[in-house]
Amino acid sequence: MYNTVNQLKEYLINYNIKPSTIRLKILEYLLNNPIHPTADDIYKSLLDQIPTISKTSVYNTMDLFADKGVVKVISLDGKVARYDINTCLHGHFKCRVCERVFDFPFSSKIPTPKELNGFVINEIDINFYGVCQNCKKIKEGRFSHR
Amino acid sequence: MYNTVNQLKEYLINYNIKPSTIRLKILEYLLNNPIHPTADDIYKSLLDQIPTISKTSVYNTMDLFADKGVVKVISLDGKVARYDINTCLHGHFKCRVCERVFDFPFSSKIPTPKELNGFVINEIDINFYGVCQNCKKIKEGRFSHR
DNA sequence: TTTAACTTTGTAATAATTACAATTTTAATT
DNA sequence: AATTAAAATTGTAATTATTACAAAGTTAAA
Repeated sequence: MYNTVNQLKEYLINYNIKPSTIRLKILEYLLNNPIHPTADDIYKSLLDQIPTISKTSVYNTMDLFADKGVVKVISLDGKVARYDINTCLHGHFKCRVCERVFDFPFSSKIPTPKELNGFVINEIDINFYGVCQNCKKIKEGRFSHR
Repeated sequence: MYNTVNQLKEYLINYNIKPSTIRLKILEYLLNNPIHPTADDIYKSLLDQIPTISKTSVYNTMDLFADKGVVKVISLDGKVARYDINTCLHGHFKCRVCERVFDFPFSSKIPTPKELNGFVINEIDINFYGVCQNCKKIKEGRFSHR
């Protein structure tokens, strides 16, 4: 847990971002809630602590964070943008039942397909969709007593 | 090229879809323009031939096509939905300069990460982002004379 | 303590998509 | 061919995420 303000400040400074109240609060939220939140999730969660916060500020901050590399923007199913504080290469699994997003690692030595020879690859997104273990169990349970 | 109406009709019937004028025209467009078009692309392209076509009809048709498996819905960069008539497993590369989308194959024997043991995987999206060969060349040319 | 730069906010605009009712078309049945 | 029910198509309005932008507030340096 990153609880001290100084730790959070340093985190931002390392990314060349001036620490402001909102930025620190959003960063704290992201670090303590690595659930790939949407802008709306972040906005709603901070409303208690910062009653004057606006959604535009959340978007501004997230754009800045994305530009500076603090977060990676992910989009699953083409829906709302989600923000991932874990910017290392990893895959995402989205459960189509509970809508939760899970991380999983994958070998970073993906061979470049020869079809992309001469292309510059800046970013790789690997997204799986299906039913998570938990929802699968619940579903099975629902019908097992027939 | 799938030009005969009968070929197109059969194509839809194989997917359990009643062939209507719009559906045939959209299918024809998709088959002859495998450029991962958006709903708007489709709409604009058919306006000449079917001046009464509505965007809602395009969305309806594409939803039906997606449900029945005629197309796969892809979304790159979390932007507009695009429709891919090639439903076999393959990856997408989106050029951040010209915005074009390229296909590439990848080994279908992706090992399931152990983190997803017990999960049901229904769908896999592999998306790369960067600069395509063509745009790279253009960019290099622009500065090479300095 | 003034000033300039930056941050935050609020409102309005945009764009993709969906909801839904009304109309049109199609196909089956008399 | 006329009737009718089902299906397809259309148009309009609503919704939602996001962006644009100007106004207000804050911060930090001079």
